[in-house]
Amino acid sequence: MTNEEVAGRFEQIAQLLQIEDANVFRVRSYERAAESIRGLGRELAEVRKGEGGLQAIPGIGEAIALKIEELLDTGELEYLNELLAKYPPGFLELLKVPGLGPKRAALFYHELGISSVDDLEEACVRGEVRKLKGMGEKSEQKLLQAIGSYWQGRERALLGEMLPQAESMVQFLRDLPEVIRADYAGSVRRARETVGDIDVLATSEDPAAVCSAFAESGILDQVELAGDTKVSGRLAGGRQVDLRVVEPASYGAALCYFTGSQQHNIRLRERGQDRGLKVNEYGVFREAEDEAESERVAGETEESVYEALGLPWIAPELREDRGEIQAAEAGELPELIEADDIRCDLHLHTTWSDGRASIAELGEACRERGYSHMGITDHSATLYVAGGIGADEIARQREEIDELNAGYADEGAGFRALLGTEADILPDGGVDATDEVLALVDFVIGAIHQGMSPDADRMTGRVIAALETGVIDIVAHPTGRLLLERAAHGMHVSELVDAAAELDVALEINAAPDRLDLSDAHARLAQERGVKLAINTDAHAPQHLDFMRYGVLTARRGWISAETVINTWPLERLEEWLAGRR
DNA sequence: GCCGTTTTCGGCCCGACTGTTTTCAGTCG
Repeated sequence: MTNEEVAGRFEQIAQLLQIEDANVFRVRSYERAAESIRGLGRELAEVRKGEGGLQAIPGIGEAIALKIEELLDTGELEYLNELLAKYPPGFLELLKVPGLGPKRAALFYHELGISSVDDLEEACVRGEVRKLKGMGEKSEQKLLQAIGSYWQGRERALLGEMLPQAESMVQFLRDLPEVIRADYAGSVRRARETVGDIDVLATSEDPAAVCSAFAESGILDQVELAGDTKVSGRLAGGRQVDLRVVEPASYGAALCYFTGSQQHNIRLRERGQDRGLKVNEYGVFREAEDEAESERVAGETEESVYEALGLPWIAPELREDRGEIQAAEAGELPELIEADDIRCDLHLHTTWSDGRASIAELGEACRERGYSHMGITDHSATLYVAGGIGADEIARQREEIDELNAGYADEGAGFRALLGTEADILPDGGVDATDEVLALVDFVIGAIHQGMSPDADRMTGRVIAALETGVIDIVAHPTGRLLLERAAHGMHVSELVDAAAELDVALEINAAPDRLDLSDAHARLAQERGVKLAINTDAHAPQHLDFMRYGVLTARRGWISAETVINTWPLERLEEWLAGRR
């Protein structure tokens, strides 16, 4: 059972407990445990065997540890089964309707026998819902609208789709004369791999003017609420957007608050409490006996908020309650990699296989992005569906690249192309690269495209066998996941990481927005164990080079520093490392 | 259910909005 699956079970328990009106702190414990497991990086089975066992994980105590063990051993959890048995299958689906929470879901079930979104829609249309206590005609209409957005689509969207939209909203706001500052917040700012909605924040002396300009801009397909300090609505496609405008003295506190994560905010507020300070979205306040005399000690900037709590500013990508506050307190926050640190992209496809641009065109595109080198890696021969190429064609590529490099040298471009190959890791653990090919290329990326299986033991063994041939320098998209589409194929990432550490192989953070593979948590584990990382876009066209930012953001979420990432090294150092591996 | 340089028991973040209320419950972030 994967960590993700275990986390999902605990989330279900949290939801069911809420429906049963259990103690809110008990609910929070399960939610926190789920988050903690998601951010773990290592498999639970491994942690269980390690020092301190499962209870070494923050937020996991005796009771939840026992439940994890039961899940790992049997694949089932009696406690959850009992909770689930009280409701019809699919009942929890109701909680995905925006604005509908556990209390009302329980009410609808007990009073009207509603057990699915379909049931609920029908009951609303028939006017049965308005008869319930605490409900009225208006809430019924609102529910119908909410069910509409539920049907409209997926719960979450890729960061790669949402970040550019958030940026253009912020640009629109910054261009307004009334706006002093504007930023996007929420999970977009924390750069989570998928996001549910977009939060935007601005500060102005005339908030109402900002709100009405935004509401009327046409950015939103549908405006649901347009007040003097808040606008919310939906993009075409149904994605929720919220704008809030606050006064300048509160801007930093509001940015912090709206950026989250919720768990991070809770930690900050607890920390404030310990110091006699109250933290909210308006600022940090010294608590006084008389409410009116409480004094604002911080709030204009995020830095001031953290400083008031005795902490340095913490990068948004780290704000997940994964130990960042303890690290900040100890002065041990990592120096995170930045976009400007990247000097090359080492996973690029051209028209030689399934890419849409020539080697020269990609070279131009890389130079435009300020890179000093690039690595061309077309698919290997056995991947015929993607136009894979063998030794003959790679030899011609070699000539093309040598010629290109001669040209770069002549014009003093300070740029060079390397030739690699994306060699398939075959079902038997072999690598699809002949000696002839190896003599032609500068480096090898190993990747699985065929024979994917959920069998983690087999898949892990296969990749490690491939690494032991000594041929592979970088492992591409190690788990094979496609976000919102396909789960990872089987892979014990922790074992792969250990093998990569021992054999000095780099693991890739594939920067394609639907991959981000390794994930943030896995990348963090790899760095902790001394493994080098590569951040590559896997570009099949020049504009895909811009995916690099998502790879860098994912790395930052994994606490990665520039030193760990081979794409930040000067070409000479990269070549030295590659030569050392031959 | 978790957690502890004041505690192994008694705490546990904070506020806004909405729709239904005569003072509040539910939901959200």
